[in-house]
Amino acid sequence: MKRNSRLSLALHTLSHMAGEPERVRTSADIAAHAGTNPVVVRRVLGKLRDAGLLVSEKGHSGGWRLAQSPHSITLADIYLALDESLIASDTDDTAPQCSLEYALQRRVTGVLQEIEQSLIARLGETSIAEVRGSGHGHDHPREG
Amino acid sequence: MKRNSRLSLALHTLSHMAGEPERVRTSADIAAHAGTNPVVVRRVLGKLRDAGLLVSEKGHSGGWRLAQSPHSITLADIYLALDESLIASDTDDTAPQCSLEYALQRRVTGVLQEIEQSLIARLGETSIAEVRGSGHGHDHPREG
DNA sequence: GATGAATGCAACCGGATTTGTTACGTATGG
DNA sequence: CCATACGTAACAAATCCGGTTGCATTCATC
Repeated sequence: MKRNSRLSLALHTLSHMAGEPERVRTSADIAAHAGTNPVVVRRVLGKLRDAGLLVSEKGHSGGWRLAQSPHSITLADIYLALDESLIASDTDDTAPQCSLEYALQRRVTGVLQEIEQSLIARLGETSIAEVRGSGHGHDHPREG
Repeated sequence: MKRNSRLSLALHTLSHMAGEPERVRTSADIAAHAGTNPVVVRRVLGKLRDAGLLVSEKGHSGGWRLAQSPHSITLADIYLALDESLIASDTDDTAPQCSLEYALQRRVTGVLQEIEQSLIARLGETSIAEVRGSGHGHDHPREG
């Protein structure tokens, strides 16, 4: 595995859970399916739980379960829950001397943020139910 | 600086060069403007040169210059030149046992690749001339 | 031709990030 | 009571990344 394994793991797991939304799965079970460690699973899924996408129950016969309908959970929800800004990185800490340079830097930052917003909007067009299902989802027939 | 400083550096530098496309700049000069090291600049800009976006000239009075019109260089060109897949990461090296699991994994990979393609398409809508100029560029007036 | 200035490139260092792992606390149901 | 499963902290190994140094190469200029 390389980078972005968190996003991949989260998407994979949620898509899997979309098949049987009622079923409760343990982190050990999920980890075995994903080929990783239960603690890693709990780390990633914990963020999804904090975002309201999952529900975790402790104790005997506990585990993880979808907190929403698979149709209402989009890739944007996952992306925002994991809180990784892939495009826009820093809000600039080193202020350049020249004001023109500063203006350009702000513009670059703004463009990058717009790109990130476009990415999030695109991610919002696909639900985990669509990932699990047949279509890839972004050609959603709105008003046909 | 954090992640994506390469993309940020490349975008910043090219947008800056879009102002005076004829002017030849040294990596030391660019590094001073970007607040980094000349070697780092050469590393990043070298990829842009390999992609045909820049021209570098060695020797006395050498340096870097745009190889194309600022209007023809888009953010997608930069992104592809740097060769960092932000979304889709690995093409799966651990094959799962269950075939259903395998099918799901392939589907997740496919969705991620589609998302990446959408990102690239979005990046292709903005040129470095537009970044340097006033507008943020993605609301390009096509017909009307 | 000698010299200075610039890129090209390889090697290395230190810090940050990420994943994997162990260990322990806590809650919960049987 | 106790087995089970989450929650979390701590640590290790690997990777990545920016920064730095050094040296070879190329080219304009003297």
